Amino acid sequence: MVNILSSDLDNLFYALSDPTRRQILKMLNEGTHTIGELSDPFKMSLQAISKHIKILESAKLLNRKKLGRIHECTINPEALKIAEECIQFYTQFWNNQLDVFAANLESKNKSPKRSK
Amino acid sequence: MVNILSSDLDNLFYALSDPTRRQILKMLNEGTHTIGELSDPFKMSLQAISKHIKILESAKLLNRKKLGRIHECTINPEALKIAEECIQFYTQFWNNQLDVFAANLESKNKSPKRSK
DNA sequence: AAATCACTAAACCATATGGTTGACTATTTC
DNA sequence: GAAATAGTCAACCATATGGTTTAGTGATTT
Repeated sequence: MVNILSSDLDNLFYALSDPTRRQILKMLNEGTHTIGELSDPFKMSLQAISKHIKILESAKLLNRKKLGRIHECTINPEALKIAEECIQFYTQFWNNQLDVFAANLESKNKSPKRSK
Repeated sequence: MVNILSSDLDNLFYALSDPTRRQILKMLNEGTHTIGELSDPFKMSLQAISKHIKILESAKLLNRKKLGRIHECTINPEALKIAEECIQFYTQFWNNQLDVFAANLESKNKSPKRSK
């Protein structure tokens, strides 16, 4: 992990914690969409989706390009990569623990320490 | 991704969206800790940390083992793996898009289509 | 048995969230 | 230029969140 603000991670994971927002990301994976297109599959109002999109945008998971009156939305894989790396930081550490554990077991079996 | 409930992902990402909870996970990476130990570095009350730990527990990021009056907490890397896979699902799709794009470019250069 | 320790439970509070509706702005179409 | 379209903004509401404090439970120590 490079130099990522904790508050960036807050926003990132928070944005990912809502099923509507994850669904929007899924749609964006299949290509660019407008706000209207993104709101179509949902029962809730376009205004509600607009809010979700703003949250994704502020988490930098989504980019918006205004073309006249329509807004073209695309996914930003960079932000996803940051979230992934953050998680890997934890699992990697844990894997190291496993290695240390295994190494300890091995060395104990080979030459058990007696004191200190 | 196997068969993960959307609500599980909600809880997972939500649990990861708080800096206190991520800090707790960091501590657990260095080994088992009790609730008291985990609460020590923070300015907030032990009760507040207890709540955070419950959230991590319900997200299955943390396991608790009661030994007498103390609770030993450990990290559960399985849950982290699920979150990681979920994110990879999005980036992977996006990478495929890149591949398709590159392939299109290539085929266009080699033998430009005229119609259909 | 009394006191202490490690922790949970519950009540409370301010603020944030996820949704609604109605009004507004700017672009496009007729 | 009037109407329709694509979207935002703002006010509002019920509920969730993150913290506090006080009280309670069960294990350990003295």
